[in-house]
Amino acid sequence: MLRREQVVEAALRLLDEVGLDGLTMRRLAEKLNVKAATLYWHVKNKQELLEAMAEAMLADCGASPPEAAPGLAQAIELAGKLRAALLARRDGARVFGGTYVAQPNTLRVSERLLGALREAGLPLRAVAWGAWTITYYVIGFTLEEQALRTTTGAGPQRLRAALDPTRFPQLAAAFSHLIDGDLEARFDYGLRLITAGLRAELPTEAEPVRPADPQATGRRARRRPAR
Amino acid sequence: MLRREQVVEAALRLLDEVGLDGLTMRRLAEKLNVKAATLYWHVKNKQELLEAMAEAMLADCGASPPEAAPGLAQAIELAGKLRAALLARRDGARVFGGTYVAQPNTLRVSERLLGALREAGLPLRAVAWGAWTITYYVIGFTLEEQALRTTTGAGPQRLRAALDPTRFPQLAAAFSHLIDGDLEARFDYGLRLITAGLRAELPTEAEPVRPADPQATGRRARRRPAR
DNA sequence: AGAGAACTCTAACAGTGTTCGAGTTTTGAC
DNA sequence: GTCAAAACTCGAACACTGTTAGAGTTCTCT
Repeated sequence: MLRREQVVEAALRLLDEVGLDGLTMRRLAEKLNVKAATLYWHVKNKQELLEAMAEAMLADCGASPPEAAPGLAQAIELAGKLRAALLARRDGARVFGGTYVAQPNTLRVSERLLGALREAGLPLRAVAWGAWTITYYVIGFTLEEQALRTTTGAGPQRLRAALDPTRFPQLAAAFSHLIDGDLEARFDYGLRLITAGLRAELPTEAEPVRPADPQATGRRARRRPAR
Repeated sequence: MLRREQVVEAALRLLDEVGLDGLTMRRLAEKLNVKAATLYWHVKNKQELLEAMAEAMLADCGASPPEAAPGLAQAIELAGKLRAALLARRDGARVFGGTYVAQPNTLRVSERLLGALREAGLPLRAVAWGAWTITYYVIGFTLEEQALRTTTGAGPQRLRAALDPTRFPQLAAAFSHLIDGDLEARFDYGLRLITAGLRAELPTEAEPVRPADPQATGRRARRRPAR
């Protein structure tokens, strides 16, 4: 007897083995000692399976609240966790980017990110739009990172080959920095650009906007504090 | 007689009609009054075709240099042009994001972006990494934007449906801002967060780094105004 | 024991990207 | 103008893909 949960787990394991392009219903069925048609009892179709996989990938991501930290450090930590979760599985970013998920794990990550930005004291629009910006950046970055990772060297090599310094002087000049290794550092750099931009959105002390209430995450009444 | 160029053009037109998932070699062949096998004379395989399409989409994007503009305005303009080029074709972002292109049009866009950042006076590492950040953001944003566009309302509706305010208070509170309309404005907002962060990377007057070479596109010295 | 739900299977459908080898057309040198 | 080589097109097939209908089995509960 098979449970939907097992199907999703097996699909994630298979994903690691064969990648998104190799992930077929028949192969997945084989892994479960079952025929392909059986899967359609547990899952509406492949798209739904992919969404379930995307959702499952974020299980640990927003599980525990970020450590208490001042300002935007929490948001940075969350973005790092999201990237890590996508990187943890082969083609994880492609799976995630190809689906639109509105399920608990995914929502909780957004919830936590919004909470972090709000706690940092940002006005509500900056919270919402800033969260979008961070999310898009993480997805775009991780997408490219995994594309590079699977075809090792293909990116830089093809780039270098195509690089005529007279036609593309800027590319040639920046080349060493463009490819210089540590993806971790590059990710962080971009993230910090965004958060630096967000810091400028903080209300000044002169004209204070009511800050997010400090306790817990959400809660109430941010009208002026009793006075 | 068929030319490779015509194949790519027809593929782009077909993409607009049927979307990326509907783009099949047989359908494309039909449009060209030809059988599918013929296409493989002009194109190695479908992946190569997609790369050629991605490259063609950027034809007008970096064609003319950005208007002379102070500081980071050029970079912002370029990012907008890139987004526009991807939005111009159905599923454009998915096509572009799914390929790794190192061909003239694509390289020229990067070249122009790097040039803009350098002209703004940024040190070389900030030029390179900043360009990556902007690129990833544009791709991630446009990807999501087109996903929303094709399944109208599906995103916000599903989100709203899943929104239990007691479990996801931050999402509920920010909801109206999260979905509020103008994607143009949201795009710009994120872009400006990044460029604001980049401005902080400008060398201070105290310890100046040699500015980008002035000739060519360059123009100069945005350090204090002559004084 | 028996009814109904839960689950699995076989077989097939319509469609996919891609290749092979044989045909046709065009081109350029003599 | 001839004729070989190159450029191009095609029919037929291969090995897959996601998905469904319907029949068959196994389990659960009264």
